[in-house]
Amino acid sequence: MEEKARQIATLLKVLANENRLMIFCALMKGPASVGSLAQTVPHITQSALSQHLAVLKAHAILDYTKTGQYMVYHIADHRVAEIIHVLKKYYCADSGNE
Amino acid sequence: MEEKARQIATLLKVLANENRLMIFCALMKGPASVGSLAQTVPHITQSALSQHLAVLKAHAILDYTKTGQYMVYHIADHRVAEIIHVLKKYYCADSGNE
DNA sequence: TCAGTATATTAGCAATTGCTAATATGTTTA
DNA sequence: TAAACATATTAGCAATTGCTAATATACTGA
Repeated sequence: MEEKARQIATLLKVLANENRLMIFCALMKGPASVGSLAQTVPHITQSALSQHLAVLKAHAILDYTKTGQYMVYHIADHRVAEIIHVLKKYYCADSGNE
Repeated sequence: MEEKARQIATLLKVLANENRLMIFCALMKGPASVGSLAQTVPHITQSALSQHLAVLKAHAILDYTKTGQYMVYHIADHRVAEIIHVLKKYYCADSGNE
């Protein structure tokens, strides 16, 4: 039980960041390049975005395919998508995309 | 959307701690005094436990009733219980209470 | 091959977290 | 009322996090 708690806490630590949440939510609508994510996530620098993507990738939550000079990221762990879905259900007023 | 992300990130930060997760999971089986939680959560000091309970209470995730010299904590936000339930479903081998 | 674009990486810093040790507060019982 | 118990609070520290600024790497088209 201790080990499971540690594992889940590790996952939650990765998700417990405003910018990473917005990145992940953006990708729930479909794969996207870093550049397009930069326009979706408000007020984020190129460096910060790249670092967040690296963290999510390191935890196998995201993955990417490289096409030309673009890195197209997509969701790799659909359990996380389900968890975010539940969170949105409970904590976002269920009226569209605010 | 930014505001909602901030709000959810704040919640996840509270949950993203091994000891707080174990405290919360223990309380999913029913209310418990601080002393009994101290025996359930492995290797936790009295002070650390009390501080974790204060954090969970401050975020209205837990609440307590004081009976005599005992503080009996219980879950106050059942949305969180549902989220933990989903996490357990996905990340704990579904074979009992490990 | 050079300039421009897209992305990653690194160093370093300020803020936050989680702990321990010590102490305080409130309750019970003898 | 004193001692013991149950819990909270505080200070202070080490570790972690998230950022910016700078730089590096890799691809593209002229």
